[in-house]
Formats: sequence, structure tokens, C-alpha cells
Amino acid sequence: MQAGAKQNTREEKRKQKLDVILRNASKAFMEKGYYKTSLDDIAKMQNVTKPTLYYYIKNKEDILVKCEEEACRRINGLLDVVISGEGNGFQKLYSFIQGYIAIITDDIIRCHVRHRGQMEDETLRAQSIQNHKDIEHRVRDIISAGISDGSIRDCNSKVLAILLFDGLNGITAWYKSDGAVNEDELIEEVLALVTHGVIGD
Amino acid sequence: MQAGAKQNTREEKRKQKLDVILRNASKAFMEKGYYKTSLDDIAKMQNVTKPTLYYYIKNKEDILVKCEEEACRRINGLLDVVISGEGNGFQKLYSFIQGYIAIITDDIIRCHVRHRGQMEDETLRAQSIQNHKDIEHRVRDIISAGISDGSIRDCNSKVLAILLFDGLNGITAWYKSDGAVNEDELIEEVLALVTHGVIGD
DNA sequence: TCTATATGTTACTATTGGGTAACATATATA
DNA sequence: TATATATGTTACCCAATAGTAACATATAGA
Repeated sequence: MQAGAKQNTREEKRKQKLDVILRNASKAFMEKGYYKTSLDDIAKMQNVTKPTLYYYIKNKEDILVKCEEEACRRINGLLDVVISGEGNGFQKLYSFIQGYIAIITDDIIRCHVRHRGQMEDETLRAQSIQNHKDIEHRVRDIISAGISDGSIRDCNSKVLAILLFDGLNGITAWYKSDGAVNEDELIEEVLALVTHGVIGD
Repeated sequence: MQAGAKQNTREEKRKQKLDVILRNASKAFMEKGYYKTSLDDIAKMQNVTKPTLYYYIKNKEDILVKCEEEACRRINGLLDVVISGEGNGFQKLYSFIQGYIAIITDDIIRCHVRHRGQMEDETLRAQSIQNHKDIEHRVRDIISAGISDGSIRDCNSKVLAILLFDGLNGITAWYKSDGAVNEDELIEEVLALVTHGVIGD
């Protein structure tokens, strides 16, 4: 067997185990909150002991950082696709919302959304805030383009972007714990509301 | 001096001091988070020692409960006025949004919004969730009335109510830490978006 | 087979912080 | 003035938990 292959297997395993840790931690953080979830709790979820976690993460806060990296990768990936695609500003915003709702049902993403900008370490906190600002800015650019090409009503792009993000994040937080509305129906309702508002015909 | 008057003064003072505690605690919770804010921190903010707080509150969690009581009183008060007022469903929803944005700049209300449903005590947590459901339901009733009278577009009132609350809560959380948009302008933008959506004319 | 390194455990330290007991003082009222 | 009660302090306890040191074992590669 080749040296490279074996090495790879070990690294693969390592990556998978880290992913399990992040996934379990995210789930626990969403259910009980960050501070009410101990590292012992997380360790137990994958049947190891606390010090083992420190082989994969630097410290508790590092879990949030790693979730954020993963989340930003995916959200920015979505934005890459949306922005480079066809259509006017409104259509791009529309497909971003669709994609975002789909993405944000993942525990790791939801964990990031709930905890971003809340690291105790100042440098990490600043980085986290910046990461989100960058994403928000890319969405605002889509909106601005839509206003320019006339497909989006003239409005304050900052207020719209924030209203949109907070609304979407809230929706998905609620969505998990309730089976009354299915995902397709949810997306359709949200898109209709964002598009046309609440005013009667 | 009358017995009643003196007694009253003492009770007044007590109420005022409790209010200061809630206000300071709310501010700290919003800035640093609930778990990163110690009772010693809060005590220092009004130049007393930690045990003194226990003369006004049962325990740390009780601060959240008391903030919630105050917040629900005010939000339900707003709903009382809005619902009993003139106009169709859309107009009532419109004035609720106006009032809600104004109310939610208060630290105590923001503290409630951020921490509701997160008490460790199960009974308190259930009560908190119920309180919010009640409020959400009153808003949904306004929406349903609007749909019936034709002033609001036919939509899922649950999705709209949640999208609305989360959007508004998010906006105001952001609003505090940024001076770029003044409150009147903010309210106007939000109302326009909620009313007409983002679609170009 | 031998050895270095990756992976894991047990047992511990150190700190934080919620909550309380015991004690001190101001003040309203009889 | 006397006294009960409201209000406050100092000094402490105790539980939870993040993080570490020392030790054990599996495994990849020579």
C-alpha cells in the first residue's frame, strides 16, 4: 500500500471525527445553549472523554470558530453560484433566499447564525463580525443591482438586507421544532411575502 | 405625616430600585450575554453588593422573568390599543409595527426578546414560551382579520407573524449599535418593505 | 519486528460564580 | 424613645466545568 494512501485515510478519519464533534456540539448548543452545554456533554455524545476533544479542537470557543468557517464556506458558495448566474437583481435575490432557506436547516449553519459575533476572544469576535458583514455586503450588492436595473423597488438596501437575514434566520429556527408547514410551502410563502409584501390585491 | 404616605414612599423606592436593577442587568445581558454577566457585575452597576440583589430578586433567572413580565405588559398594552382602534386589518398591523419598533428600543424589552423561552427552570420556560405564543396569536388574529376584509393579501398568517417578529427584533438589535439611519427613517423603510415587498414598480 | 506518532484515558487543578449565613444599620411607626 | 422591619455588608460555601499533566495503547511506516 502506498504511503500517501494510508496517510490520507488517517486524515480522512480525522476530518470525519471533527465533523461529528461539530455536528453534535451544534445540535446541543441549539437545544440547550452554548453555556449550558459542557464539553463533557459533547464528549459523551460521541462516546469519548473530554480530553479527547482537545485533540481536534483548541478549546470550547474553537468549536464556534470551526462552525463559522464551515457556514461561511457554504453561504459564500451559494452567493458565488447566485451572483454568477443569469437574471436580474430581483431574480438573484429570489434564488439566494431559496438557497439560504435550504442551507440553514443544517445544525452547523444554525449554530453559526445563533452564535456569530459572540466569541469571548476579541480577535475572534472581530473576525466573526467581519465575516458576517462581508456576506451581508454581498447581498446588499445584489439588492443594489436590482434597484439599478429596476427589478427591485427603490429602498434602503441595508435595512432590507438585515430585515431579510433576521427574518429568514428566525423562520428556520422555528421551522425545526414544528411540523405544521412543509419546507416547500414555507419557501413559497416567504418568497411571496418578500416579493409582494402584505398589502391586499 | 400619614402612615399610608410613608409606606408608599418606601414601596416606591423599592420599585424604583428593582427597575434600576432590571435596567442595568438587561443592558449588561445585551452587551455581554447572560452567562458572561455575573451578579457581582450587576451589583457593581448600582454600587451595592451581590447579596443586596437578593432582596429584590429571587435568583439570577428571576431577572429574566421580571423583564418578561414588564415586556409582556407593554407589548400587550400596545396590542390592546391597536386592536380596539379604528381601521381595517392592514391598518392595525401597520400601527402595531410602528408601536412595536418604538417599544423595542428599550433595554428591558430587548432583553426579554433575546432571552425568552431560555429559562433553565422548566415551569418558567413553559410559561415564557406560552406568553410569546399568546402575543404571536394576537398578531395573527389581526392578520386573519385583514385577510378577511381584503386589506391583507391571502397568506399564511403564521409564517407572516413569525417573519415579522424576527425581522423586527433583528432590526432593532442592530439599530442600537449604529447611527447611520434615524428611527423615523427606519420605521418608514420597514413599513414600506412589509407593505409592498421588494418587487420593482 | 521495532519505533515514532496519533489517539485516547484517568485523575487532577484552578477558577468562576450562584447562593447563603451571620451580622450591622437605617428608618418608619407605636 | 423603643422596637420591629427593611435594607445592606462581610465572609463564606459549594458545584460546575474549562483546561492540563501524566500515563496507556493502537497503528502506520521503516
